[in-house]
Order: sequence, then C-alpha cells, then structure tokens
Amino acid sequence: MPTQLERRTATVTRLLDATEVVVHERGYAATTVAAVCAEAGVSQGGLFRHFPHRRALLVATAARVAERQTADVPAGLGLLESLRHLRDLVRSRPNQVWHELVRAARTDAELRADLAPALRDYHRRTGAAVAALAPTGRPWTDRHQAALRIVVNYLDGEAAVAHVLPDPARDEATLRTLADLLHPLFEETP
Amino acid sequence: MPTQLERRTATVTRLLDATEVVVHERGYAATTVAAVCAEAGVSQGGLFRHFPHRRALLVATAARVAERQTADVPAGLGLLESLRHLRDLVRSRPNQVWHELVRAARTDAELRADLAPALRDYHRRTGAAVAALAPTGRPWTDRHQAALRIVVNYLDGEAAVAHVLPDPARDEATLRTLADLLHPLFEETP
DNA sequence: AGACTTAGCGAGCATCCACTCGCTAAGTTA
DNA sequence: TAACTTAGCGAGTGGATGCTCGCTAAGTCT
Repeated sequence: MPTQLERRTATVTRLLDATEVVVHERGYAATTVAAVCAEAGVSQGGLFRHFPHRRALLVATAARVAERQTADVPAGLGLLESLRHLRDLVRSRPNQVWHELVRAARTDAELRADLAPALRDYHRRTGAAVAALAPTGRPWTDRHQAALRIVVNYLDGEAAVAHVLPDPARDEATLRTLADLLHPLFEETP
Repeated sequence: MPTQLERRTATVTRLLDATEVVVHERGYAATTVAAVCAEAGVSQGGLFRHFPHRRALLVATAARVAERQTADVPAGLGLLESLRHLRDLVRSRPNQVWHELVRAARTDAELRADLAPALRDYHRRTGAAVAALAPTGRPWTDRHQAALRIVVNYLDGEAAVAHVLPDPARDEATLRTLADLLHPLFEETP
C-alpha cells in the first residue's frame, strides 16, 4: 500500500515525463492536456489536481528539464571531441524541449514570466558547468566564456535546422572549422 | 476604377503584410485568421477567397519573406562592422518571421512539406549572397563558407535568447570575441 | 446594355480544447 | 472503526477557431 505522497509524486512524474515526450514531438502550442494525459495514462481531472492550468505543467517540465542540463562533459577530451560531445548534448530531447519552451516564451508573456526563474537557474548552472570544463592549468578568461556562448548558440541553431533539412556532411565540416577557429584559444600551440 | 487584378494583388499584399506582423508578435501557432484579417482590414471570407486554408497563407508569407533575405551587406566594411550589420539583419522582423515558421515546421509535417521549396530557395539565395560578400582579392574557401554558417547560426541563437533575457553587454562582448576568432580567416595579418 | 465572372463580406457551423465539478476510492488521523 | 482528507476519474461546459456558403458589389466580355 503506497502512501499518498508516493502516489502523488508517481503520477506527477508520469505527467512530466509525458509532457516532455509530447512537447518534443508536437511542439509547445500543440501540446494538449488530452495528449499528455493519454501518454501518461492519467485522466484530465487527475492532471488538474496537481497543476492549476496547462501552463503550470509546461513550466514544471521546463524546470525539471533545465535541472538535468548540468553538462557532464568528460574531461581530458580533445577540442573536436569535446565539440562533438556538446553537439550530442544540444541535440538531446531534454535540450530540445527546453528550447522549445524558451522560444515559445518570446511571444507568450505569461509563460515568459513563469519561466524566468528557471531561466536564471539555467544560466547559473551552465555557467558553473562550463567553468569546470576549463582546461586545467590554463587561465579561463571572459574570452573563453564568450567563445563557449558562440559554440553553444551555433549548435542550437544547427540543431534547429538539422530537423527540417538535414545535412550531416555539412554539419561535420562546419564543426571542424569551428574547432580550427577555436584552436588558438583552447589548445596549446607548441 | 482599379482592375480586378489590381484589387486582388492589393488585398493579397495587405494580407501578407498583416500575417508578417501577427506572426512576429504572436508566433506561428497563435496567428489566427481573425487576427490577420483585423490587421489587414479584410473579412475572413475575403481571406479564404485567396488562400485555401490558413497554412497556405503562412507558407506564402514565408516564401515572400525568404525572397527578401538577399543580404545586401555593404562591401568594404571591417570584420566587426560586417558582423554588426549581419546581426541587425538577423534581428530584423522578416528574419524573425522566417525562423518562426521554420521552427514550427519541425513539429508540423504538412507545414514542413509546403515549406520545403521555399527552404531550398532560401539556401540557394543566401549561399549566393554570401559568396558575393567575399573579400575581393582573397580566395573564398569551404572554410569561409563554414565560418559564415557558424556566424549566422550563432546570431540566430543569440537573437532567440535576446528577447527572453536581454543582455546587450554580453552580446557585444561575444561579438568582439567572434571577430577575434574569425580574424585569421578573414583579415590580412600584415 | 446585358450576361457572366470575380472580389469581398460576415453570419453560421463543426470541432477542438482548457478547465470544472460532483463523484468514488484510497489513504490518514483519532 | 469512524470521521476526514486527498488522489483520481470522466462527462460536461464555455469559448475560441478554421472554414463554409449564400449573398452583394464590382469589374469583364460580346
């Protein structure tokens, strides 16, 4: 016999998982509560017991997804390998969902307001994770920080287009050029 | 007394202009035909005389917007100035609308199918425009092409976030770093 | 001028969707 | 065990939205 809290958290988790799936494959606007409930195996009434409205459900999903973004990039990789790893991370479902919601926030004032704390958390967290990624024994400057913003933003853009008009060869070539450009900043030049 | 064709093209133009405005401020999904008609000063019946369904209206808008993307970056600018110019271009309303629709296409199969030709056109066109941007008297290689993809994709990503959590100082610093990174590829090193 | 085609209108229709509400069942407290 | 609280259900509701259809007005052919 499960306790009430256990029941509760179990269904909430199922709902959040389901929302993640549905947002990923349908997008923010087309994520209906009916679809989420079907995916989660929960009734609509059950959903609204835990979330006051649809938006709350999506914001909760965003917060949970952002929390998992703590990039665990293994240390000691070469530059190109690190970039590949980062690309996979950016293309992962949680990250896609996160961006879907942040994008939607641009034209939805209420969503934007509710998402603000999660966004701040996200920036703090990724900032910290990225600092940990610094090559040991070399100074980590503002320019490194800026370079990483460039990389991440580039990868985000690439991921967006990759789904509509995929071109792996082009992506690979671009990644190599990116590694070349970053070389003087990140690698030893013996 | 205007001819029928003049009447027709006039209202179609008004509808497309209106769609551009509405998509920009509400996003793809929230762009209702009612809102477009109100903005254009056309009745809903009038709209559906020219477009079989909502999607057709949005696809037409996308095509028209993409056609105007032929980047007319003035030649002879320094690297940093060129980047600033490009950033303004990326942040312009037509480009924002274009990306809004391409993004939406990821999770909307029908939209994606209808948008495919415009997308191909777009890539052809921007490819040509970018080649024209090549510094005179220097060879234009695949690496330059790749570098430009990086720049444009970065700027797209930046523009997306800039609306939710603006930080002009950060953007400026990043742009300078970007210019530094691109320096060996684009500028003479005397 | 008269027959015909096309542009534009706007009330109305079918559908979908977020959310409500009264109910049962399950767990909790005394 | 008995009173109470909480989880979950699902039919029902109101509102929004894409689209239709019959109409009038305006332009086009002979």
